[in-house]
Amino acid sequence: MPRLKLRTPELRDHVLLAAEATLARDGVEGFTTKRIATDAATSVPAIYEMFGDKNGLLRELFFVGFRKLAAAVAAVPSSDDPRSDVVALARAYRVFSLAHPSLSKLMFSQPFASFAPTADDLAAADTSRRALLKAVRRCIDAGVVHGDPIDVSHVLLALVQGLIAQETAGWLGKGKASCDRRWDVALSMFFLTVPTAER
Amino acid sequence: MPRLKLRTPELRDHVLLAAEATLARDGVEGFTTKRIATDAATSVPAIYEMFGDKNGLLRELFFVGFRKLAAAVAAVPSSDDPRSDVVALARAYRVFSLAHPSLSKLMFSQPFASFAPTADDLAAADTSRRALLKAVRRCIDAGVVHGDPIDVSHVLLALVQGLIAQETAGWLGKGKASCDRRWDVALSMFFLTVPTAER
DNA sequence: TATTATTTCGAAACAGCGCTACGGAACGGC
DNA sequence: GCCGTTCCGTAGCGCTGTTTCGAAATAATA
Repeated sequence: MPRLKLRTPELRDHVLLAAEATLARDGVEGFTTKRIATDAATSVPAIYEMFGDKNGLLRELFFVGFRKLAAAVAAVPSSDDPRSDVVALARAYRVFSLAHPSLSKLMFSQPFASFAPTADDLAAADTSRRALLKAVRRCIDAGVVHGDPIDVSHVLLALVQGLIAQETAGWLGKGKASCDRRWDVALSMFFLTVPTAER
Repeated sequence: MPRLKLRTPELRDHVLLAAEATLARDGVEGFTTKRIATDAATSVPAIYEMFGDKNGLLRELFFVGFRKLAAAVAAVPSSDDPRSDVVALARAYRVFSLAHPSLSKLMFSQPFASFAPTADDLAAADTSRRALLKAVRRCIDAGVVHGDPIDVSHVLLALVQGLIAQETAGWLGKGKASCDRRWDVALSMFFLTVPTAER
């Protein structure tokens, strides 16, 4: 009897894509519900029906980001050298953050005052974190790194996150060369050997 | 002839203190000009006359934070062991960030969409960064760390910043013990020796 | 075909934000 | 008393996120 629904799961997906594009184009500041509704050729209340509130939309984008990151991490081949595997994984994180700066900021910094991921939300990061943990564990088994695998993974993640935050903010260095070099220095610190130029 | 001015430098300082308190009490989300004006027993336009706009106020708080950090860093005694000096400096950063979480977020993350410190603003961080650089240089001279001092300092700062971001977000560990351990693991990675329990 | 019942949709309104224009308050000199 | 100058804060603007509510749209009925 009623008119046919427009606010379908398909529209939801479409809005999510539009929101991602809006965030990438206009950044954190330009991420407004009205603009997203316009970009997605829908209305503001539609967004609120499908996502609850703005944080709900941000939370979905948070998940989208981690799914993309997980895909990028999964595409990293695992070799017989655990050291270079860790380096390759960190590089995947870095490439992702440079390709999706606003998204990675949403994931790793907390640029929206109203949105802080809950402990459950953080489980979304598990897939990529597990890959890191696995590589770290192999490094420890190989004697290239010492310590508790989980502790070391946390530290590696903090290091990567710190480098990403600095680089996306433009504080890591003036040129790409400086940034490259500092990433290499950072990663080489993970291994109990004198740094050698990666790549 | 005119009435006597209320919007004096003294009021400015008072507002700055009130703003710091408001930020510490209500966090990034509750940091509104109206609330600060109320807390400081003044009016909103007074804030705009004295600070230009909200970002001007945030910029001053940014400087306040770095002055506090510089004082904390300056209070760290320098010993004859450059390794323990780096550890002590990092610990000073951590203590500061735990004592002033919102302030350190303002300094190291960019929680306000509208405020991003310029390159000139970042010079405020130089005092504490130089202390780090000095200690790193002594580590390199002592052969405890290898690499270019500036590069290594950048990496150390990224590591510290990453750990701070994770810890203040509650992602570094569940208890204080886990966080302590991970800070120690992180710092021990700076030195080409097997980690030993700090403290 | 006209009516009705039911459901969905989006313009418009709400409070609260950053920011500012402007009318009146407060003073020293006459 | 008045005037002229300066300063102050109320009240308003345009913008957010969020919600309400009347209009629009459809299918069954008569």
